[in-house]
Amino acid sequence: MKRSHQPYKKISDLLSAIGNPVRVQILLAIGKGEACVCHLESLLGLRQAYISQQLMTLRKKKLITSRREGKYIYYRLLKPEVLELIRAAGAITGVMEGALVVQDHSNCECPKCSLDAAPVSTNLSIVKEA
Amino acid sequence: MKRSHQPYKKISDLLSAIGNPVRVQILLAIGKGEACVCHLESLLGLRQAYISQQLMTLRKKKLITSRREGKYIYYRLLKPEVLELIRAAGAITGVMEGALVVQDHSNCECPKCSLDAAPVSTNLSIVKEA
DNA sequence: TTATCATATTCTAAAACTTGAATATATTTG
DNA sequence: CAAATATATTCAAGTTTTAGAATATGATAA
Repeated sequence: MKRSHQPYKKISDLLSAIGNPVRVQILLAIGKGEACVCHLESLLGLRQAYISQQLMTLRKKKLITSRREGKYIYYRLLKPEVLELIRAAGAITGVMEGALVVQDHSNCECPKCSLDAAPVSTNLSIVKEA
Repeated sequence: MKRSHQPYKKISDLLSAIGNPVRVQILLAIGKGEACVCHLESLLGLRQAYISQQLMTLRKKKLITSRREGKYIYYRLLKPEVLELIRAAGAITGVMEGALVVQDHSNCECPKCSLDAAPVSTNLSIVKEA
C-alpha cells in the first residue's frame, strides 16, 4: 500500500474493528471499568465461546486488554475514547443516548460471578489468595 | 434480531459502512461540499469503475446522495457529521489532522472536470442547457 | 488428584466483502 | 445520428467475516 494511504487504512481498521453489533455491545458494557466474560455472558445473553471469540478479535485490534484475577479474567478498554466514538455514531444514526447500556463494573455482580451477596459496594476487588 | 439489539446494529452498520480505506478517502474528499466522480478519480488515483462501486455502497448505506448536472454527477454527504466521526477515529489511531485530505469542492477543478480555466471562483455552477 | 468453573482456542460452513474486468447507460457534442 | 465523455452496473474469483460446535486450558475447590 502507498504510504499516503496508510492513515486512511488505520482509520478504517479502527472503524471496522468496532463495526459489529456484538463488539459494540461488549465495548459499551466494559465501559470505563472492567468486565469479566461471565458478566458479558449474562448481560448480552450470548454463548461464552462466542463472546470470547469477539474479545479475541478486539484484543488483536488492540482495543482491549485483560488481567487475570484468580479464575476470572477482566477486560478493559485500551482506548476509552472509543466510547465517545460509539456514542457519536449513535447520535448520527439517531440512537438515543439512553439506549446504550453503559454500566460501571468496578465489581462484577452478575449471578455467575457469584459476587451477588457482596454487602459493601466499594471499589475494592476481592482478591482470593491460593 | 431482538429489538434491544437494534441500536447496536445501527451503530455497527454505520461504522462498517465507513470502514474501508477507499470509502474513508472518498468521504473526506467530498467533505462539506460536492465532488464528481472524475474528481475523485484523479484525486485518489483509482479506476473510475471502482470508485463508482464504492459510491454505490455509500449510497446504499445512506451516507451520500447525488445530483446530476449535465453529464457530471455530484456527490455530497447526507450526514456531514460523519466527517467528525472520521476525524475522531483518526485522533484515536494517532493520525495527524493534517494527514486527512479535506478540500472544498464547491466547484470541481480536476483536469478531467475541464473547469481548469475557470476565471471566476464563485459558487455559481455552470448549467449547460441542451 | 479429580472435578468444576471460567475462559480460550480450533474448526468449519455459510455469508459478506473486496476488487478487477468487462460492459452498459446517459448526456453532450459534432 | 454517431462519437466521445462521465458514470453505472454486472460478473466473478479471492479473501475475510460471522457464528455455531466441539474441545482445550488454567485455576480453584473438594
